[in-house]
Amino acid sequence: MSLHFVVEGDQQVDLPEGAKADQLLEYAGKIQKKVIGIQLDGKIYDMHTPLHGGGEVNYIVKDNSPEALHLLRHTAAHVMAQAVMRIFKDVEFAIGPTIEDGFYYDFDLEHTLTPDDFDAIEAEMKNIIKENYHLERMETDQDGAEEIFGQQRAEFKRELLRDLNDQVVSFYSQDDFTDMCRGPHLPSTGYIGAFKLLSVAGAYWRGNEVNPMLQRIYGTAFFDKKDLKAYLLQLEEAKKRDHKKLGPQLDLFSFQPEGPGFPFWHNGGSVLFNNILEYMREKLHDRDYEEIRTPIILNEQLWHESGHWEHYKENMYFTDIDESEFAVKPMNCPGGTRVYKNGYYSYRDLPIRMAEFGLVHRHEKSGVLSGLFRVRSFTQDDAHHYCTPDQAIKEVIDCLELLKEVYNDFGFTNYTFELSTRPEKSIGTDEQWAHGEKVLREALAELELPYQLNPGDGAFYGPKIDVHIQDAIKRVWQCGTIQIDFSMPERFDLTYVDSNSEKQRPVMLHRAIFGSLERFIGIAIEHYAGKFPSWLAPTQVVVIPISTERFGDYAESVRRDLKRLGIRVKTDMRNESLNKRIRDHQKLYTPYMLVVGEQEVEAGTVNVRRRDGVRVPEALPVEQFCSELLEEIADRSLNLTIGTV
RNA sequence: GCCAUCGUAGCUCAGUCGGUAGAGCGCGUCCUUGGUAAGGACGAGGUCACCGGUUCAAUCCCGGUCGAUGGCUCCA
Repeated sequence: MSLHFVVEGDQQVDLPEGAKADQLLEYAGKIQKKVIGIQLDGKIYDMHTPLHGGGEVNYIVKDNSPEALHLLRHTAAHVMAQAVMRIFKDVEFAIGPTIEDGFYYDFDLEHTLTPDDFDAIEAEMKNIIKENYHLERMETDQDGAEEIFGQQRAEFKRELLRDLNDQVVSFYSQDDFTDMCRGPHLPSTGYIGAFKLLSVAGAYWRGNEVNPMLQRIYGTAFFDKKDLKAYLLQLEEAKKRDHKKLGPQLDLFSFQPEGPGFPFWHNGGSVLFNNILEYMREKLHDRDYEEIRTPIILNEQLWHESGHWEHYKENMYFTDIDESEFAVKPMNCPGGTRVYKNGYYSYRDLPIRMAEFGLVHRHEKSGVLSGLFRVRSFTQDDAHHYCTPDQAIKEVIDCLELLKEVYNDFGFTNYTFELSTRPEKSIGTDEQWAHGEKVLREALAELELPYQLNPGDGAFYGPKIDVHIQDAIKRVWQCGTIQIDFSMPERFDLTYVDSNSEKQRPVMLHRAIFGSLERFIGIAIEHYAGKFPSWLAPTQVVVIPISTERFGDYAESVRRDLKRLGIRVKTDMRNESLNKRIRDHQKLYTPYMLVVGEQEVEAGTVNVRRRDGVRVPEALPVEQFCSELLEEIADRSLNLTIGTV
């Protein structure tokens, strides 16, 4: 039997069964030397793997395609493992896959690895690359694999082997290093052009905390040195945007030892927080929401009723009041339903959209805390829609539209939707779930929003849509969520009366757009790299007199004028040179600096310098500057507009 | 919670192979009043995270606690 291939769309090639991709090399023409593997009907094969079916063939060449980098980094992981083996003899290997931007390998090793070991490991890796070992692939079965393991310590590999059942087991070797591995790999180690080890970390075997902890080394690799350099530079850039750094630097917030995971908002951060709240309240007003506020501490009984005590106790804080037990709320919904239950509703009253900026507390394990991204107390921009089953689609559509609008207003123009359906462990009837999933699906279809399906990933109480936004440096964050809840209306016996005066269950929709205000602000800090649009900037304007002695009074009067109009403005009267004061405010990313000297005092103008270095050529009358800035702020413009032609 | 690393002035970091510490920035005072990214001089600031152990002597060595960072697990 022979295999038939269509190479790069035109060449027809026949090869015997079990042929390898390297036999297709001669048809590659001038890229032949760059070929490191093939895609056969979209699946990646290296040069070492016997092929058992024909199909469409495309060459994978040494470039930065995901397929090429996958081959490269997988082999880089093996090279690293071999280097570790050469240096520390008593090592046992677990797994070493590629990841988004690189690779890792997990080891069980007596010696505790630290970054200080990297030099030695990298040096050994360089040797292995230079020695340019060919990779050999060997296929066998369970017994054959056992034979290869022989007397080696290979408990992890043996465990993986058992899960392979009767499939073919493959091993890859280079020099004296052999690893049970599915592949694919580079033709030889010499193809690795540039690599770097990045960090060490503990990692549970198979990601399960009951399993032993292994030592993991993360690294990355490229074909070309300059690509590695660019990547490392990008890491540096991301570091500069780190909100954990920028936050204290720009005096936005801090964490104190007395409150691990509980953010302290300084004035600057409060300005961000309050502006975002104000913005959101406008949106809520436009869309006919009501706003409620419910207590932070409520009787524990409520949490038994809601099911949180049963499912979420580990993450809750408890306290006593007058010998009764109370809990600090980890979610707003149970409290919110009290407000609903306090009324009596007819179908004519629905839908009811109840928003709440609720401060919730959740006990998070100490090791997971991370700046504003993961905290123990945060404010959800929560809302609950109570509606009839027929109204549900419209409500979901409305939420989706609002989500899009809000993200766009902040400059997050790339977002993706995920639809999660019924998990195995769940409550509610089949009809409820079918209806719920249909509602979400149809709402997405109505707005022509593409989405990814996550079967079985819904909450136990209902299906949901999750929304991910992409920031300025292409990182993705989960923020928004729209969930249908079959649990609460039942548990709390929520009702409305229909046109026949009969009691009915409302559909309850649960939605958040920012998710957590704290986290969203963290994301925004990194997205803007601290350079907030003027409507958000803690200080919008700073007035700098050229000479504090001669023009300080004028600067102060300009400040008062702006302040009266609601502009967040400061003067810099420090006894420092003009250059020095400009530099300092530049570093604080203050949107506008107004430099005033003799000419400005005489003409009643201000000389405008923007933080992006643009200098408005003509000094502007104070009133003109104010009206232009107020317009920019009112528009919530993402860009600085004054001085832009 | 687990693994690893770290904790020295408000900030960024040196340093001490055990004899109680230093720089730059910032801050204060003075000189300088400067036209668009660091003018100059002087000065004040630290129980070297906290608790315990070893030692004649601990910021340094050892143990513990707390906090931070990078991961794992979990999650907004």
